Amino acid sequence: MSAGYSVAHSSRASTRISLGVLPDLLGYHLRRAQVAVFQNFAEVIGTSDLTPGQFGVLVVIDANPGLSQTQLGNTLGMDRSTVVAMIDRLEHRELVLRQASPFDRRAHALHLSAHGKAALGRLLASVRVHERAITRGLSASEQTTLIQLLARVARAP
Amino acid sequence: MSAGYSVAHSSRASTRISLGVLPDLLGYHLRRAQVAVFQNFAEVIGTSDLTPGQFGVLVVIDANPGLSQTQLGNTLGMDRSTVVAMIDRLEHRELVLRQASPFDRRAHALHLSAHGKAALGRLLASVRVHERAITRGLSASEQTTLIQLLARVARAP
DNA sequence: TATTGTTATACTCTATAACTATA
DNA sequence: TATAGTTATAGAGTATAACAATA
Repeated sequence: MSAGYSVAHSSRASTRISLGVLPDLLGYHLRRAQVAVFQNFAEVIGTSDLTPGQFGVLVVIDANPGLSQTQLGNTLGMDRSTVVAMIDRLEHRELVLRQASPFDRRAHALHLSAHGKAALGRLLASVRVHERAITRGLSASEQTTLIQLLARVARAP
Repeated sequence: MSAGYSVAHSSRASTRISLGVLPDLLGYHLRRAQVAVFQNFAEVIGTSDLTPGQFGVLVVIDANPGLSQTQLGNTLGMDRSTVVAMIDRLEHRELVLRQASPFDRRAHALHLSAHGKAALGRLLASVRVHERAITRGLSASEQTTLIQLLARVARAP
């Protein structure tokens, strides 16, 4: 695999560390970009305030008031049990309400609380700042290209 | 925010669910692509076998035998305590060895075991299959473009 | 029989703070 | 004083399996 020669002959920070095959792999760059974006999200939005995943849940509930947990999970690619934990947290923070579904007595109809709607309004402004930060350095057409290529990767499997 | 009309007037799977503003956000597409790539990795490599993050650790240790945990963390953007947990798992599975550093008695020199090297060899072959799967549908130049754009997003902050 | 939500359980990743042993 | 690794702790995200209520 490797040549077998240790490059770590010193603990100095200046020691060059090789990434091996990683820079050739799309998966690696995806993860690094994801980490950078997540960190910027936390800086702009406030790390303890909300995660990107929770923001996405609020957006989808706002756009589809009354949808069920199963519908939400299918839309965002989350398991049912994951949705339960997710909504539990947002309900404890009084951003989301579980109401009785008028169509199916097994299901919950999800809605944003007034507090949740106000929070989402503030979040959307912050998210726009966040998006500008992570795409600064990319032209408008490069942003479009990147999003389209990512969407094709997400659909691929 | 939303018009306030519920779209979930039925629990039928055919109900159209809106993603709201999400399709306009780079962060959203990044997350969806990441999830798809992670799932394909698990399918090709075997979900319980190794995660993409653990694979990356093996690659970097192989490329830099004897490096310290701190160097590893800096290279892959992980906290020191995260590295401890990561190496604990790989050490329990006898893929990675913690040896005494000849330069610093506080530090551990990380090496792959013989078993770890053999496992990495097999993994690299599977990862090539995985990469072909997630980039199928993209031309060679599109793959290059995507990686370069992601690298710029990762460096941006 | 199948589906919705739930609980119990478990694992990975992540990080902060405080500790120890070294430097 | 500062650094390397560790521990304790915590929380998010993820998932599987089994269950009750309902369809």
